[in-house]
Amino acid sequence: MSSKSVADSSRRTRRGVTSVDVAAAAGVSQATVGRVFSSPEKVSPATRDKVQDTAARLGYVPNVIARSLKSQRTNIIGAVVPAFGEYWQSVLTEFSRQLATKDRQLLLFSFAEPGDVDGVLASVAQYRLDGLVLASATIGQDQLIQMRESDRPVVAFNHPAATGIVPSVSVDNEAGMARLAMHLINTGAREILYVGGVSSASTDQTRYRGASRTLGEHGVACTYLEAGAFTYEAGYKVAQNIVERQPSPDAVMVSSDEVAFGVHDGLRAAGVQVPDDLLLTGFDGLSQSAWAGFDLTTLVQATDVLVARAIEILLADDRSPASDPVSVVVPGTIRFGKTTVTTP
Amino acid sequence: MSSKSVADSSRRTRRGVTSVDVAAAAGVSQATVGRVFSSPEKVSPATRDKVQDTAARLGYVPNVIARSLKSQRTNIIGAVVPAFGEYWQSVLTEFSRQLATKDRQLLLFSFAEPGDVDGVLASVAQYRLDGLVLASATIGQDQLIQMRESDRPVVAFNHPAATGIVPSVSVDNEAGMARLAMHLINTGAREILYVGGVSSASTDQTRYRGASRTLGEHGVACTYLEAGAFTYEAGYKVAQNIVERQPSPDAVMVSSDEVAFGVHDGLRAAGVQVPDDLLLTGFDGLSQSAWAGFDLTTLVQATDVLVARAIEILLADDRSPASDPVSVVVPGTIRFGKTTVTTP
DNA sequence: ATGTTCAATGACTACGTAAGCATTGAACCC
DNA sequence: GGGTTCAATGCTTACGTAGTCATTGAACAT
Repeated sequence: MSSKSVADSSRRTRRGVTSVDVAAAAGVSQATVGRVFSSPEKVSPATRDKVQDTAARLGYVPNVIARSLKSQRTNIIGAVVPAFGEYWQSVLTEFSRQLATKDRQLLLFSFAEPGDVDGVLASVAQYRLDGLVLASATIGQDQLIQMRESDRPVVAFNHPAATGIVPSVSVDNEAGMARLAMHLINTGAREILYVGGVSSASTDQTRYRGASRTLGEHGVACTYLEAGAFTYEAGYKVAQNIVERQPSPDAVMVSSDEVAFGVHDGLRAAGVQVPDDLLLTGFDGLSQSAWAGFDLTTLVQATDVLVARAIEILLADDRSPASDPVSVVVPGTIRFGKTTVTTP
Repeated sequence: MSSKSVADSSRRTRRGVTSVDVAAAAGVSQATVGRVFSSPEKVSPATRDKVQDTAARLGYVPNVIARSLKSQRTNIIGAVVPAFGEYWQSVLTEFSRQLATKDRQLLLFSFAEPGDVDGVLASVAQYRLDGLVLASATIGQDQLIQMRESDRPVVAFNHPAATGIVPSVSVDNEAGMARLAMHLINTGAREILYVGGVSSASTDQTRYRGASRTLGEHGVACTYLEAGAFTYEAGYKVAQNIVERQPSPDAVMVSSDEVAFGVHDGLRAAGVQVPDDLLLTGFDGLSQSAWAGFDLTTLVQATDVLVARAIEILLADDRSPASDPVSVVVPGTIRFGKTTVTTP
């Protein structure tokens, strides 16, 4: 009358072989099975082998959910990232790649509209993540402050306005744009236009400050023009505006590569030659900026370094709320392309 | 002698307010607190308000980990995706965006080398995910079979070789490439070269078949050339090879847009004019393919539709192992750019 | 031989929630 | 008015693991 052991084991295989099952089959306690998988050095080689064999035979896989509940650690890092944009996609990819080498996974929380961030953060809170990356330059001060209160490690990625509120990692936006500005001045540009993406983004503000301050110090004015989005299309459209401008500018500095690509193509469509009629610079150093079609002069962010530093901060787990939040600033590198000239 | 309630509550706020804490503070049972958050209609409005107020005051946030352990559902979908490539980044973004609207999150498992897939899948198994997307055309048959045995919903995304083994969603790779081939024939191309990315990718094989079959039916030969990777650089490099080829081709069909971009720029660098000297087609319909600099003739995948269908399959939860796995094929659309001509 | 030490293992419980079942009490029916 | 019904709520347990503590027994020292 007893159910066939074969049927039973197949049912077991079908869903949820637990450490208890393995323990029973191997003739040891559940605790020992657990040890084999979490701290094998505490188990004698003989038992270890026996348990591992049994586990493999039954198809046992440790349940991370249960482990997380018990240990209060998930081994998962969350990332709050805008749903669009080449730059964020590349950052995300880099995070995922680097975390994988540290046996951490990346849980994605993307949002399409800045207004969605509140909802996303509420959702984030439910997961007891080991850390959280805030990768958006439009997250508000109040939301950052709220995040600081959380007991989980947080790091703001390339969000200058977050400095001092939560730990942050950024490229040196201001200095980078300042150096691009110097480059333009050195090559003789005197009428310079700045094209921003979204003026509320803190990166946009900081980069513009880098440009306008440096240009101002050299007596060059720098008008700010907002594309309205960090997209190719926005850049393409704003190019028309640039062409019609009087006095016509010598150079256009763009807040981001993706927008700069659009400006580049939009200018060409309008018959403006880069760099003959107009110099053009970008920012970010996206892989496409090096493509022959653009070969854009831009500030290259060492994304891998930025990401590595961000991960360090998250995993350091320095739960020392007393000290000021760390703020890492990584310098960028100018890559000189053919959208500017090197000899004045 | 009792500890100050203030101190106690602050400690509570610091880490881990549970439904039990809320229950005690609100003077109800833990079960009622749980109901307020999972099935509020089962609780009287008065109690509901009381509990919600108390929860807000204490800063209670339901613990998804515990919920998952109990309910056996995580609300998380896993995605196994190559770490590199514009195409996969865009697919990933689309998944994340669509899942967010369904209150699901995306857990990323990226891998850099095809050989890493085994390790990744082992890691995946530990999470009791509600579903898994296999988004890579290089996952092997044995691994797919292994996944089929899993009790969790799985869907292969754009991996033709997975058809019949696990549920899958693909663009119509073969028909799409066939139509591009017809387009080239119609415009008079007679010496056609096919540039693949990685020949072991099942999309690569299927697309090549679409091209070679159609061309063959019209008496046109189609040599296969492997770029070696699905990257811009690989395409750029292979362009040199194309240029030196004898007899020199009229047209080049490329397996993917990203490689096509490289071929495009590589050809231009070598002094070959597209489309005057040579016609060029891509595949995927990446957003960059529409950029003015390329304006590539390509097959546009309706990524949003593909992703939507994949999510449907995952969430349908048709645990009917008897029937054959579904296989959805979504047609693509040719976008005619300036890398080919429309009048023969 | 007896005590000491320590590696190996087992028993037990907590992690935070949800679902099943039991209980209460008010509204309702004849 | 006593029985029936049902909404509202409480009690209890299970989810699968890991850490704490207790127990065992072998190796070793005295």
